[in-house]
Amino acid sequence: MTFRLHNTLTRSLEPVPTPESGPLLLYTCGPTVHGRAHIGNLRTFVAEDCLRRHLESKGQAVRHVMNITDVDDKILAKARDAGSSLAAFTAPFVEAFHGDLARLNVRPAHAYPRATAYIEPMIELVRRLQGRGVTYAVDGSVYFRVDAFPAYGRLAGLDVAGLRAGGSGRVDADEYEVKEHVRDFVLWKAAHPQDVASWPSPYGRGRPGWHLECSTIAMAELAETIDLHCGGVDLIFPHHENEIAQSEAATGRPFVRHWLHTEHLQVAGAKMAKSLGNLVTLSELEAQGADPLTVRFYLLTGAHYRKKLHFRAQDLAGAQEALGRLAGFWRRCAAIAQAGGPAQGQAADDPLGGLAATARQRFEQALDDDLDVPGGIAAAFDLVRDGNRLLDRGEAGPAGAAAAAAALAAVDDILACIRPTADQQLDDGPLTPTARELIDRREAARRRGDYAAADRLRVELRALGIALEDQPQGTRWRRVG
RNA sequence: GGCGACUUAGCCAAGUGGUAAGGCAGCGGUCUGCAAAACCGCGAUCCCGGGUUCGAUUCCCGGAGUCGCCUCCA
Repeated sequence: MTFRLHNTLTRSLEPVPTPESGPLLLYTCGPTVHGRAHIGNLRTFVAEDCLRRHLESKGQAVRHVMNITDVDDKILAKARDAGSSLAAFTAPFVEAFHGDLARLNVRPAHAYPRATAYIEPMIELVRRLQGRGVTYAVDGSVYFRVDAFPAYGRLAGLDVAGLRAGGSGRVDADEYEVKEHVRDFVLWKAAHPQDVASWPSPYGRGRPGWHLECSTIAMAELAETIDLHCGGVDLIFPHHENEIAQSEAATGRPFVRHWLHTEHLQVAGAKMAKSLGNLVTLSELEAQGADPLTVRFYLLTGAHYRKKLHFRAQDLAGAQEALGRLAGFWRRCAAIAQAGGPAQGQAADDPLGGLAATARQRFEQALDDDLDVPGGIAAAFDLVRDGNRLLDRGEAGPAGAAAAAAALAAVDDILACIRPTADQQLDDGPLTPTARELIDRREAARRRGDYAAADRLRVELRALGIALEDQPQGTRWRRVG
C-alpha cells in the first residue's frame, strides 16, 4: 500500500518521496522560544510525530531535524526588558518545550539545532546569494530581491504583483521604507545599539533573518534537497516561500520535494495565537486535571490534520472517555492472552482474530491516505465494540485476544497513547495503605450486607482516584482522573 | 481589496456519483445488592438555490455564513 500525502506545492495527494539512498530527510519548523508553546503549536508537532511514526512503522528510516529559533526581534526585545542575556532568557522556554513534547509522547528529533549556533553558515549563505546577484544591502542590512527569483509565490499560490504592503494590518509601514520593494525580505538585519545580542558579519554587526535560519539549518543538517518539510499553514507565506527562494537561488536545485502543512487549532471561532490572547498551554490543561496523553489523543483524532480543529475544553473529557475505552479493551485482551496458556488455539480459528486483522488493515489504509487518523480510529473502535461482544459471549479465546491486542498495539505505534494509558489504569500498581484498607473494609461491609457503609466507602475511594468494579471474580479497581 | 479553504446528528467529526464511519453526550434495556465496566437498541431531508446526470451530500455555477493568508505567527 502506498503512503500518499498532500503536497502543498501541487495541492494534490502524492506518494511520499523515497530517498535515493539513506534515510528520508525530514525538516520541521520548530518553536520561537520567547514564551510557552500552546496546544495549537503542539497540534502541529503531534501531527508531525504521527507522520514520522507512520513512516517508521512502514520501515522507512527517517532523519528528523527540528530547528529552534532562539533569536529574533521579539526575543531580543523581551530579553532586554527582562534584563537578561539571550541564552538565559530562552533557556527555560527551550526546556519547557522539550518537556511538553516528552509528555505528549512525541518521538524526539535527531537534532534540535539552534539558530544562534548557525550564525557562520547563515552568513555564508548570504555570501552565496550575493554571488548570485539576488541581494542588496542598505544600512548594514541585506535583503533578498524577490524579482530575481521568478518562481516566487508558487508555494503560496500568490501572484507577487498582488501583494499589498501591510495588507494584513500587522506590519508597521516604515519597515518597508528602506527596501526596494515591499515583497523583498531581510536576510541579515543590522543590529540596534540596545540589542542584547548581535554578531559580526561582513555587513557590520547584526543578526540573521528568520527565513535564512531554516534554509541554512535544513541544508547544513540534512541536504540541499530534502524530502519533506513541514510546518503550520501560517508558515506557507512568507516563511516557506522565502526559504525556497533563498535556498534555490543559492544552490540552483530544488530545496524541498514535498511540503506538508497542518491546519490551525481554533478556539471560540478564531485561531489560537499569542496575538489574540486565547492561548491554552499543556500545563494549564494538566492543572485542570487533563492527562497529556488525552490531549495527544484529542489532537490526533479530533480532526484531520488539514482541517481546522475547534477546541473546547469539554471535548477533552470526551476524548478521555474514548481513550479510556480503547485502553480498557487493550487491558482486557492482553490479560486474556496472557492467561491463555499452552492450550490456546490459532488466531485464524478465532473470530476475534479475523476482526483484529481487518481493523489493523483498515487503520493502515486510512493512515496511508494522507494520515487520516479520524477515519482510521473508527476501525479501532469497531474492533473494541465487536471484540468486547465476542468476549462477553465467550465466543473468543486467548488467541483472538492476543491478535486484538496486537492490532491495537499496531494502532498505538502511531497514536502512542493507548498502552501508556492502560498502564496508568493497571490495578496491580502500588496502592496506598489507606486505599487498601478502604477497599478491604468495603469488602467486609458488603459481605455482611451493610451496603450503605459499602457505598460510602466506594465514594471515599472515588475521591482518591480509585474506581471499583464488582465483577463475578471479585472486586477490581482502577485509577481514574 | 487580492488569494485560499470550510459548512455532515446536541457536540467533535470520517467518507462516498447509487440515500452517510467513529467518538462524546442523551434516552431505554441486559448484567449488578446498588453502581461501575461491558454489551444491545434508539438519532441526519449531508447550509440554501439552480445546473449536469438514470441518480448528487459527493461534480459545476450562484448565494449565505464561518475561518485562514496577504512580510510576528504552528
